Amino acid sequence: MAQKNLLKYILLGLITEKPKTGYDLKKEFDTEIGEFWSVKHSQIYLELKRLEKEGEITSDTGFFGNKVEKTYYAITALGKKHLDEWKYSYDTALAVNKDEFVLKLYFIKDRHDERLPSLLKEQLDMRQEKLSHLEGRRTLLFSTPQDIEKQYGHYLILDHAIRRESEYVTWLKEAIDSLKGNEK
Amino acid sequence: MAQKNLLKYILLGLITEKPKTGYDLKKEFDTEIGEFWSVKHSQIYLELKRLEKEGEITSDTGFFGNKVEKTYYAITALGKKHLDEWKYSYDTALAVNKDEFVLKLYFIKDRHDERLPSLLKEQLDMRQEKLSHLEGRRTLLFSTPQDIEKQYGHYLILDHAIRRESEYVTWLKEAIDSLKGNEK
DNA sequence: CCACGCATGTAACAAGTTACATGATTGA
DNA sequence: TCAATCATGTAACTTGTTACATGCGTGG
Repeated sequence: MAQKNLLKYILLGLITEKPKTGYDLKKEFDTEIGEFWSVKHSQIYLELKRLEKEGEITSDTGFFGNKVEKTYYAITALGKKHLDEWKYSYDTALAVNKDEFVLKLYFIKDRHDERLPSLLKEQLDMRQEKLSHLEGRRTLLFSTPQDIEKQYGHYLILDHAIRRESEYVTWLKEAIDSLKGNEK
Repeated sequence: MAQKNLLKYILLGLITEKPKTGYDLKKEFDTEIGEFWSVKHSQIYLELKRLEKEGEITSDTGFFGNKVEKTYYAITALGKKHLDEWKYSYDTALAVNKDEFVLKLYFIKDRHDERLPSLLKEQLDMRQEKLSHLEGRRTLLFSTPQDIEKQYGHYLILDHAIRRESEYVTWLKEAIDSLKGNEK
């Protein structure tokens, strides 16, 4: 996805709350946001330098009570403006949901392929594990209506991730069932 | 997604059935396969040249009864071997489902944001349209059990795409409903 | 003292997009 | 005749991955 540079807006969005280091930002991709975007730390540090050069963020390097030098990045007025423009922009087209597993299935034309059940089963295990993990997070983070109220966007995307994985699990289970007794 | 080069396997998979031109391959991304991978024609032609150089495919250029010169690509034994290895390989990790719309929501912290309903509504319209289109294709392509039997992998991924979009639609509808009467 | 996590970066490369470019055919 | 579709490609660029690199702090 060249050109659109969503990482820019994600980083701006994440430091809006409070200034953060590259490492802080990297860690954010380990939880909810990681369900909908991924990036390597090398790319984050590169992008932060660029954003600073372009005046979207400012940096503050020093030893903040610690022994280790850190660089905190904060959003500027320009950065806020661009973030807002993105947040409220309308998409005209739906992006593609790339999925390697589904593509593999597409090329297994034969319903009676003996390796098909184990491929489905392995994917099911991974998806179920992920689903459990996400449900655990919802319980942890959103146990009261006030929690939901305070972080509504966050709640919505976690809820969406859970539904998405539930759908995946249901689909796989039905596919596995539909093969039972059909093993040629 | 550098390095993994899924396009290679998709192209190999698509020409396994019969030899195809770059243009034929490009068109395949307009239907089901486009739900799970996208690519520009420039990339396809580049990849085809590379695959030929690496002995995965062979090419045949000429005027096949037409006035226009075309190049047909066919898979080699080596290509078949690599395609098979990929088809039956197990994934160890789940790839990230990148989704710009969901990320936007994440950064709209305020449930009472007046621009939130229209953003949700616009997305809902697009997703509903897509869902209708996919359901139309299922009706068209898989009206009988024999159709499903003949192209089982194809059926599975179309079914999955439909369920995925249904989930998206349900999620958006519920989110919109949950905002009703809450407009601060 | 050693492994692991914290913290930051560079370099080489691969993958994918955008724009440019050309020319033929087909149907309205 | 004019637009759309067929058909193929190159060049410049951006995004993202992989690998390499360094050094400190903390807990077992």
